[in-house]
Amino acid sequence: MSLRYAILGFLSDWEASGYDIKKEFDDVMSISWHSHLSQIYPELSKLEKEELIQSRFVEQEGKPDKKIYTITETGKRELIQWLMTPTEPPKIKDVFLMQVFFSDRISFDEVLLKLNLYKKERQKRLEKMKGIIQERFKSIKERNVMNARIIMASAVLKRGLESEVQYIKWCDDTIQFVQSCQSLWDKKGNQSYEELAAVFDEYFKEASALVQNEEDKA
Amino acid sequence: MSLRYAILGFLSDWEASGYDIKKEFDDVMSISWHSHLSQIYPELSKLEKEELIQSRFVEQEGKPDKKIYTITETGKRELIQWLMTPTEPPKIKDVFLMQVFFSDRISFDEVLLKLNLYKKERQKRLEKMKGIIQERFKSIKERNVMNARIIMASAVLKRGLESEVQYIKWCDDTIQFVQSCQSLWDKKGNQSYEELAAVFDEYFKEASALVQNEEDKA
DNA sequence: TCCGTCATGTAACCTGTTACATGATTCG
DNA sequence: CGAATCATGTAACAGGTTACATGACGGA
Repeated sequence: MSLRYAILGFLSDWEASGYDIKKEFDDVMSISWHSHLSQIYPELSKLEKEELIQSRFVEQEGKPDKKIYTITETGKRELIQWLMTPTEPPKIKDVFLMQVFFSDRISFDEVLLKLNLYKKERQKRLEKMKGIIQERFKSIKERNVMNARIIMASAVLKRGLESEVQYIKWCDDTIQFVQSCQSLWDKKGNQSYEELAAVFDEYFKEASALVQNEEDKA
Repeated sequence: MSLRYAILGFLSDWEASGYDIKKEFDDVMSISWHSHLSQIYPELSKLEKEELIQSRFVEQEGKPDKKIYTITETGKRELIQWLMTPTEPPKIKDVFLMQVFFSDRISFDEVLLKLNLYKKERQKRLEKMKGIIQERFKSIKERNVMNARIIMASAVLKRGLESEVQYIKWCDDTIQFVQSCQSLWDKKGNQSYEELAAVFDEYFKEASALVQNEEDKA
């Protein structure tokens, strides 16, 4: 149900082909949404049938012809309607976190390897994101324009940037934490809580402070 | 493909019925995974057919009978195999962020309302999460046990806690940011970048510092 | 010559959600 | 007396991924 609004939202600002929309999904929009061409094309047809968008063919030289879509007044109304309906936070599905959850079943070295590898993947994505953001900012400064869309897009970009940085920080902290708990993998079976209480407290220190800050404000 | 491993992972530590698994998905596991009963039951049947798990009926008094599942050796091997395969960060799908992205189409007041409402939803979830974590910790301290599973589950819980707190903080910062940019909704159309450069820099100050820290370490 | 980009689509498959169906017990 | 909890499932539908199909152009 959200893909249609991603398309309508995008077309509320620029006219575009399915291929163009896909590129945007892989670029700036990638922080909030993505989709495959095989899903975008049928959705565009559906939206046109419902008269929320219109299309026209554009012939090109040296390139295949393209089908350019524009949003209709009905489409704009539908988009605004949706923008004003509240959203609930999405239920989490994080495969990596799930693997971490069950990582008592694999060796100590394997766990550390896993955390380090994933951290690298996140760093790669952070780099890509930084590239996207820098390009955007450069273009804004060069054209010296500012409008509400740029503001809101920037807010989304900031969120994307932060969440990558913070996930990486969690990886670092957790690598440290696991390293302090090696004994639990060596001698299989249980130890007492007290033996590791200090390590535990250290790991949760920052999180507790964050929660406390949150409570002080309220 | 991940649901099966969520089930295997859970059964690698405790035997349980489909109903029990669902409860865990709604509780501690909710930070990394969730599922509906209508998906869990067929998956359990499939896993049993593949001989990764086994079942037995348990009659209960005053309650319906239940079907208790236990993991097999083949199941354990399959789980470990999966735990050792690397995961890529999931592609983002955040409906709320998408709505924020297109919020130049709705009024200034509507945007602020939206951000505040969503912040409240996130706060609700944070409260629920804090409840889960506190209960867990109480039980750990009381039983005075510590093992690798507890360590890894704690790492996941920490991640869940942090990401909620940080999302809430982003809401706060963004509410402030948008408030400083009201003029962009009042006089429709474009302004120059320079007029709002200071506001922009302020909003991104912290994020830039985070990125810088990240780079200093590397 | 082969790969990447531009450009549009269909088909099969897998995953996930909502609705339906049943039925006992316990708590407010 | 009705709602929530315990307990297990099926069916229909919606959403998303992978594979397949076609074809021109430009650069390595």
